[in-house]
This record gives sequence, structure tokens and C-alpha cells, in this order.
Amino acid sequence: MSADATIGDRILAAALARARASGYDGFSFRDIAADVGIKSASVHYHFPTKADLVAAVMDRYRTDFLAALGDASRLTSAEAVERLAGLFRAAAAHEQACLCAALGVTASAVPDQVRRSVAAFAEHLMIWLDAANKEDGAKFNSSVVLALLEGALMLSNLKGDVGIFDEIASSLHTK
Amino acid sequence: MSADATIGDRILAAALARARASGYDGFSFRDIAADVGIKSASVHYHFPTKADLVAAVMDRYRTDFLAALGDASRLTSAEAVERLAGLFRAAAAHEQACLCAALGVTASAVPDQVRRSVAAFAEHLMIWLDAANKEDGAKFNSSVVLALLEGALMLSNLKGDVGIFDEIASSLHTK
DNA sequence: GTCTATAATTTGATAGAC
DNA sequence: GTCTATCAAATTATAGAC
Repeated sequence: MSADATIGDRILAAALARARASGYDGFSFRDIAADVGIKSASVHYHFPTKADLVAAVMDRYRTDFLAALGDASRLTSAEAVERLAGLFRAAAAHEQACLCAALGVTASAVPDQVRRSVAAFAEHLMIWLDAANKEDGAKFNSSVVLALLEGALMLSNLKGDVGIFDEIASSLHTK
Repeated sequence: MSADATIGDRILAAALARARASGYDGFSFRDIAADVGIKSASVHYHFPTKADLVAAVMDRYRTDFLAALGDASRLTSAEAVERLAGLFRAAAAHEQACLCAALGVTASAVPDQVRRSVAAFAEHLMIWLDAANKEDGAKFNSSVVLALLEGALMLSNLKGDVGIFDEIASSLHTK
């Protein structure tokens, strides 16, 4: 986030950090307002409801995540897995959850708008993996890779030890 | 839960269902009270604070889960993985989250008492897996198995399709 | 042990001034 | 676009009657 990010951007960034740490019900409009340095009524001006806000956060998270992954078709299967695992490892190193997991574990309890956005993230990540997978034969199952990384990040953060993530993720090398 | 379960048992059962569906911040003492048919002040009589209640729920979840798994030393590695996967699949079939994941993704945001109880669940499950693993050589890494099942359950519930769980879990057969 | 009542705070959301 | 002010409801938790 650049220094002259718009207020909308700064709200999304604050909400992202809060939602990753605490889930859908774990933060308030006033929390976000305080983080950004405005009042909660101003947050409502940009995002009328909490469902609007969190769905927008998830949409941006997906876009940014896919941008960081880059073009899958230029990668081998092993390189794609390696790159995806790298992004998850960075989260583990900062003891941050994946937003997909933070919202996805309570999928039945969040507004439909949010649930659809979370499901789209998982869907797009598997599409990205499959795009790389086509190039050199079906070396792995994309849903298996994603499940392993989501589980590894959760357990790593729970224990507070990125070594747990590394131990689990290393199994991806010998699949 | 039997028909003549104590009030404490019924509170724990209601809180378990709520916490699995919505996470730590997604339910209230009044929700639990309404589920059980009492008043919120009575819930506080049995469990003074929310941290007390949720930690007790997690402790019982661990105990019940390990009881359902049974004696690990009588199982081969493959049988142990199969049995553990079966319990996770039952949750997926009912679109229920694992309480470990529901509370673990927000590990940094729950009271320490709760976080420790959640971490103990993961720890004991890996110990159980390792107990079976000793009998016939190190066939698998217990943290890899647990991470895969936690991720598979989350993604399966997110999509609302137990077939997702089965697809991911089938990778455990050919490890 | 369960209740009524309530305290003290927080929640998502809105009205209207500037 | 941001603010003050406010609403109606919900939150965790406690005091005290029964």
C-alpha cells in the first residue's frame, strides 16, 4: 500500500488485517475507523454494510494474490506449487492466516455475498494451479495442494512456529 | 448426548455446535441459553466467562474425539489414517467444521486459555497418529495428515460438497 | 441453580450538518 | 466525504431474589 493510497484502499487494508486475525465477527466498523484514523460513519460511506466491506476485502485479496502468483502457463508444475507455497509461507512467517480460511471455516455463518467471494478465491487458485499443471502432465491434484497449504498455515499459526509449516510443506516436494 | 444429560452437558453441546459453525465471536451466551432453554445468567453460573466456556468445549471435543478414535497401538498406519479421515469425513458430510480449525484460524484473537486448549487438540491428534505409526515404520508424517484433513474439511464445507473432501482425502491412500 | 433486572459497553447502521 | 449525534439492538457479566 503506497503512502497516498485512497481512503477506500486504506479501509480495505485495515479490514484485511483485522479479518485475517479475527474472522468476520471479530472486528467492527469502529476498529477499522480507528486503524485508518477516521470515524465509523465514514467507513459506512465507502462500504454501506459489513457484508459489502468483507466481500470487497476478499475480492481484492484474490486479485492481489493472483497478481503475486503471476502467469501460471510459464511455470512447470513443480514451480507453480513452489510459488504458491512461498506465498503461504510468507503468511506463516508473520503468523497471519489466509483470508480464505479465516472466513471459510465459518462459511455457513457469513452472508452469502461473502461466502461466494471466498469460494471464488479457492476456485481461482485451483484454476491457476491447473493451468501450470497442464504443461507437463497431471503431476498433482490442485485441491490437494491447496488443502495441504491451508491446513499447514492454520496449524503453523496455532503453534506459533513457522517450522511446522515448513515440515508439512516439504511433503509437496516428494509427491 | 443422552436425554437426561446434565445442564452442563447440554450447554457444552450447544456451544460446540455454535462454535463450530460461527467461531469464537460468532455466538453469545444468549444464543446458548436459548438453545438449551434457560437464561444467559444460568449459563454464566456453569461457565463464568466465555473463555471458560469455549475452553471447556474444546477440552471435551478433544476427549470425545480421541475416544472415538480408540486405541492407536492396535492399528496399522494405514488403518489409523483411515479412521481419522473417517471422523473428518463425517463432519464434511454434515457441513460441520472441525472445532480446532474454527478456533485455530483466529488463534491470535482468542483468549490464551482457549488457544492452549486448541493447540492441545492438534498435539494429541498427532501423538495418536504417531502411536500407530510406530508399529510398522514411518509411513507418513502425522502433521501432514492432519493438515491435509483440516484443509480438506474447510474447502469441502466452503464449496458445500462432500465430494471435495473425498477427492482430497483419497490422496492419503497413495502416499 | 435458575431467575429477573440491570450495568456498562459495543455493535451495525442512519440522519443530517458542514 | 467526513463529521457529530444518535438509534435500536446485542454483548459479557454481575447482583440479588427465590
